[in-house]
Formats: sequence, C-alpha cells, structure tokens
Amino acid sequence: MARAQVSTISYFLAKTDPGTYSMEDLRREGKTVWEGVRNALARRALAAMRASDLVFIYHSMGQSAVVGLAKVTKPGNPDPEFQFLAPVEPPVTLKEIKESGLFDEWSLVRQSRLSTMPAPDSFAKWLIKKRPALKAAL
DNA sequence: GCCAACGTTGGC
DNA sequence: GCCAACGTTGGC
Repeated sequence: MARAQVSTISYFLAKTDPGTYSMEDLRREGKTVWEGVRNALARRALAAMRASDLVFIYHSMGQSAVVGLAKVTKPGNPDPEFQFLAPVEPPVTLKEIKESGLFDEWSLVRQSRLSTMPAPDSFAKWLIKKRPALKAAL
C-alpha cells in the first residue's frame, strides 16, 4: 500500500582536530565547506550527505568528544557545506558514549581512525536526552 | 598481485 | 609521548 513519503533526515558524525579547525571556528564563520577528508570510507559518508541532514561535530586529538551540532546546507559532491547550529554543552565524551554500552557497533567506537561516518538515529535520540538544550536546534 | 615497510590518525 | 589500527606505497 502506498503511503505518503515523509522526508527524513540522516545523521552523521564528522571529526575535526580542533588545533586545525574547531567547532568554535565553525561557530564564528557560521558556515564552512568541509574538505580535506581523504579516506575512501569517510569520503563516502560525505558524499551521502543531503541538504538538511544533521552532523555531530566531534573534536579528536585529545578532547575526544561531541562538541557541536551542524546542518548540511549543500549536499556532499563530495564536500558538503555545514552550517553551525548549536554547541553541545558540556561536550559529550567518547568515554560516556562507550560507557553507555549502546553504541558498541558504531564506527566511532569500533574504528577510531575513521573521521566521518553515519550516526545512528538512536545516537541522536540519546544525545538529545542527555542535552535537552539541543532540542531547540532541531 | 602480494606483502613488507612506512606514514598517519587518534585514543590513551 | 606511545602505540594500535590501518591505509598507502613500492619492490618484487
């Protein structure tokens, strides 16, 4: 039976070394083209991004935490454009994500070197529950 | 086409 | 700063 197509958004997670380009830089600039990712699997995730998809910005290199939320304004071809939406305050650390035990199958946990990847809907829900302030940005 | 050596990333 | 994971390069 046909059913009305509801447009759904996908979630992603993008890592960045804050020493090179941080969430604060994105916040200041408002928007940025997310480029410089070379790994094939990571580029596939970038290419899959569509306008209005949501991206969790993650600081690698010491901080290891989700620090912000962004929206895809231009799709990946393969470099998408991100618009800053909101900080995650306080950041949600990889440690917390691991300790939740909910995301053991996720690439963030399984494949530490992967820099860009899809994020499960369950992670978005879990994060919003942990940081209710994010609701306003969604 | 295999695989050893090397380089890079990111967690700790 | 170290090391594990893993992608890439180059000799054969």
